[in-house]
Amino acid sequence: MGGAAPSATTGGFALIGNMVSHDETRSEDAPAQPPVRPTLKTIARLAGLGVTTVSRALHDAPDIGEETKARVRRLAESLGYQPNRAGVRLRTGRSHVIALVLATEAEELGINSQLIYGISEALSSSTYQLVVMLHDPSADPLGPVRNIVEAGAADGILFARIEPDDARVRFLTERGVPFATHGRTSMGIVHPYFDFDNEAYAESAVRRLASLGRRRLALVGPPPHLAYARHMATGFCRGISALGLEKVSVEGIDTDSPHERIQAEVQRLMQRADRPDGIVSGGAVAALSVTAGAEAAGLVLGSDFDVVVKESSDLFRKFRPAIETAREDFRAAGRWLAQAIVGRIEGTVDADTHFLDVPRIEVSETMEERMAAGGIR
Amino acid sequence: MGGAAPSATTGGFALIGNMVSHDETRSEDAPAQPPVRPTLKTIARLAGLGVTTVSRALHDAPDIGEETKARVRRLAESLGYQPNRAGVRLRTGRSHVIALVLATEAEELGINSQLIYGISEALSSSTYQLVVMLHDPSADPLGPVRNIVEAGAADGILFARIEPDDARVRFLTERGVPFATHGRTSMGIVHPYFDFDNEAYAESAVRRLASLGRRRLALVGPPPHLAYARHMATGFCRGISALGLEKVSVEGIDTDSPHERIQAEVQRLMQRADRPDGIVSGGAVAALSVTAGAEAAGLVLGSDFDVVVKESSDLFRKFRPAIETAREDFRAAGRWLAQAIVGRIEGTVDADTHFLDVPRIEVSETMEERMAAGGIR
DNA sequence: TAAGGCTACTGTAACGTTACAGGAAAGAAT
DNA sequence: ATTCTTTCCTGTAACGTTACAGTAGCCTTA
Repeated sequence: MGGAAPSATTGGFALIGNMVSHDETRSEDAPAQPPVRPTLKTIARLAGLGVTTVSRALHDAPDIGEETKARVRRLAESLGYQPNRAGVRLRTGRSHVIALVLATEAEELGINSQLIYGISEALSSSTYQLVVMLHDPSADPLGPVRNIVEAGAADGILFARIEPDDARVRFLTERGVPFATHGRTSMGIVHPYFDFDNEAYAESAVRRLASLGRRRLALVGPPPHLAYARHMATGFCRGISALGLEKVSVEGIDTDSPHERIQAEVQRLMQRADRPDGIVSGGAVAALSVTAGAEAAGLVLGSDFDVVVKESSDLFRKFRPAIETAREDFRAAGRWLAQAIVGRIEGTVDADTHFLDVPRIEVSETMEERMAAGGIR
Repeated sequence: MGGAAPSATTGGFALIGNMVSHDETRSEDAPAQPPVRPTLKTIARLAGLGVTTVSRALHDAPDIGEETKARVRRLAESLGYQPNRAGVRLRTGRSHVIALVLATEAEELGINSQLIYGISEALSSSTYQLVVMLHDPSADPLGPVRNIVEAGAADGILFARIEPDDARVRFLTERGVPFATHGRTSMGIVHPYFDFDNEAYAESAVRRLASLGRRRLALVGPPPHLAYARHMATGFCRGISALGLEKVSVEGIDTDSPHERIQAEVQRLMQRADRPDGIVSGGAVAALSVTAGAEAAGLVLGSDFDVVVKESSDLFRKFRPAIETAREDFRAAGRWLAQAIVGRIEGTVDADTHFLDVPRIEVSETMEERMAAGGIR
């Protein structure tokens, strides 16, 4: 592990001295009595049965008597028996682990927490555990995915930030390892995925801006190497042509660009004669930078221009109600993905399961008021 | 697993039909050739050595010849040998798992992602894996912590949202299970922790507001059951009395309260004759609600009142530069905690290791400009 | 009465690893 | 020539689980 580690004595940071003089706070009665965990053997001994019988009883096998099963179950319950994961894993080769591989790149305001909450929530009633790993996509494109497969570290893998032609999807399909993704490729490989319909989002965002009287629109989309960048661009262009609007191109920035870059580019754009009067943003953080840029150009949100954004928290409602939002629920996505991957592992879900989340632009209160008060500008 | 699961055929959601007609995209050549993972036995056979020797060679045991070690290592390397976690775990009783227990409560803008990134980052070069579990604190206060211990699911446990008298800290100390926390109790039990100095934060926030000419201050602190609520209150009061300022009490809300509640309470407060002119917020999301409430009362940020906030992202710099911030780095906290818990497990770090993160209020550009332009109002 | 077929249970082996108790070979000391 | 040391390696057993091949006892069926 790199970086400064807590040292054995006081640590390399600005550490504070001992607060208590004793080494252990309470250690007078028992030095260490690790309460031995019950195993199948424990139960077998107590029930006067063979270990195999106990195992099969707990698995509700058909060749064990009903009364015996009940007795074994009661005993296991009262002892607080929990199967030893290592034993099961060693014997069956199944780890009961789901790996979530996260990119280390700039993150959109806690979407990964939400994803993790959803996955954990769905897994909490199962025997599966969630392990989280970091992936630096600038290094090996396969990254931890290859490692997980080669080390047999998980029964199934989840990941996001899918590319149109994704090396991980190809690799895992070849290896026959169960996986599910947030986002979809354009490779034609069948696998479970959850995706937000970014094409529909962008198109309805355009329609929304048009209904506000906006005619010249720009898109700040996701990084172009990601699959959903295309979807969003497609929807955006479709909306533009369907409504006969004008498209203003934005160059060199995406929703992952640093604040300063986005702000500067938008400011430059907004100072042009043919400046856009409506902007569709692919992400919440970028929308802030966009707004800051437009305001730096002397324009007023809701009067000189409008912004529609896709967000996962309800942050904008709190402080920028004039920005219209489409909500993407990452917690629900996490739940779905967890169930899909477990289903794939256990063979109860088809490979072609997928879910396309339909976006709905939420009209903000302020906007409602605006329209009630004065109609569309 | 509760909730709607992806069904075996097409799923219970708004699913879309098959995109590809074939069952598997490529399965013409080999039906399934799971490339058998090498074990110690594989290496032993190839090297003409005993399994024990290979194991000891890879562990760099002193009683193995240097040349043999080198040979074994080369062989292991070339085969891509990775020790089987289940075998190791079964034999040694060590899971090489660190559990992170997260509360399901309202989260401050992705701090848990940052924590997870930090932990994963630090663990990525070790043999430890991070598993994440959810904890509903309204249910069993011990929650998954007890489960982890009873199931032997992890070698060490990390958690946050510490209470002054924390049942989990007591339980784990009694059981002798290694753990480390983000936040500290007031129980006098010695254990590793990382904490942000919220007392110092609140005091310097007060000083900052005073230097802006603010005289009547209010605190919107964390939920009172959490340990750091006391720290923050202490620092706040200390600052107030040291500078001879006035304290305006805020009733019934904390940083976890819903937006509407905070906004309404702050609005009410700001309409009183003895309204505060400076507010210290314990969290970024709450600060938005606070500002919204004050603005709803017709007041102007930076002119009628100022806000100082503790945040973990640099969100405020992007859209509310007039709000002063102290940065709390959760990713660094995660790194520290990971190293501390591994150190505890392996016995290389003392139980009293801890780190108190010193807060620094970052003076925003706008504020600098404000002061350069007109001095303190 | 014997053969066949159930029902309900059991022992053995193996998954991959490491602790432990050895032990052979070679050199050093007596 | 014998004993002791040191060096380097090995076999066995065990962790907890489950697949598999059995088996004892009993009840049918011919």
